[in-house]
Amino acid sequence: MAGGRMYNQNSSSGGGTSSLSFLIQSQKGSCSNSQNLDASFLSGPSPSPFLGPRSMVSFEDVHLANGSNNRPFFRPFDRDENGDEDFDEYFHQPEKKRRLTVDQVQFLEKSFEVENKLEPERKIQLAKDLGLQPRQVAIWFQNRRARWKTKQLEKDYDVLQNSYNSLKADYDNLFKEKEKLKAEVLKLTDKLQVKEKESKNTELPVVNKQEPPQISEPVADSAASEGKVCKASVVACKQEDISSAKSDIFDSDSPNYTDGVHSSLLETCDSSYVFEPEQSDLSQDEDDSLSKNVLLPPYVFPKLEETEYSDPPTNSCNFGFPIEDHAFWSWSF
DNA sequence: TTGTGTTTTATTGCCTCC
DNA sequence: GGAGGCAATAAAACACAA
Repeated sequence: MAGGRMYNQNSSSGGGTSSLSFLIQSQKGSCSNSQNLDASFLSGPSPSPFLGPRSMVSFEDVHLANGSNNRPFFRPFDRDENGDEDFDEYFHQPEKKRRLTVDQVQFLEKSFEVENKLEPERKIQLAKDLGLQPRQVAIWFQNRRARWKTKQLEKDYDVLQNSYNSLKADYDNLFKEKEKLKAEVLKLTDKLQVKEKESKNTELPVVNKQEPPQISEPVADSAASEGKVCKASVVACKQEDISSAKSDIFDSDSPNYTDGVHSSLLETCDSSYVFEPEQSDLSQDEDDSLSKNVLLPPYVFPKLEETEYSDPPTNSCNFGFPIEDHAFWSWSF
């Protein structure tokens, strides 16, 4: 026994006849439907509403408590059918587990709905009304709470599952959209590179006329040129507010979005702006302009190698979204 | 009828609270 | 230290297919 606790003292095996009090009989009718049950439940505890049609077994304490008017019920056996022999057999065998009647269970359920905890007074009253031991009522409530908890966990699980499914659907949609936009960016990058190659030889003299002679640094090779184009794009995007860039660049409704190509990109990637100024022209101005987030003419952009922005490993030119992309890439379940 | 899975009733041991 | 709650579990009762 746990902690000296003694349970079911009346049901010890062997001749506990004195500890058991059988109220056998059979009362026909009464409380056979839920309406009666409701009325019984709502109308108060006593006298016992349960005058079940079947034979009943009660325990001594219940019997004593109920008196002759209360007819507690248990469902055990039918003496009318089985006769005295069965009765004796039942009477002398160790007490078996007996299920509560439907009416008892319904009454307990109603009570449970009202309050799933059982105060001592309520327990006694319920036991009285149902013709059960208080301990049985307590056990029933305990088991009922366990079942309720299990069901509640299942419900919670379903809610979480739905929430997860919803979030995952959102994530999948966003991921697809991101992939689509990445593909678009790559496509545009290729376009720009081709355009750059074409313009390298043809437009160079014109550009030289516009620029101060000392910064007419020739574009040496295509690889370097491509790098500059991309870097220029990165810087151009850097000049804009991050949030603005995020929502605006790929927004076809945006005023900067023309013909499927963001105008800021086109502007920035224009071949006339690919030339870097001399190192001496950068110095203080570049830091100031960057820190103030002021959009400067591209030809005063700093050397991009010195900036905090770096291309992601998988893409040498992604138009200035490396940081956010990293965040996105790390966003996974 | 029987084997098997599920539900219900009850026990046990541990824990917390007063 | 006792009362009561809870988790884990046993075991009886029940449902049901084969």
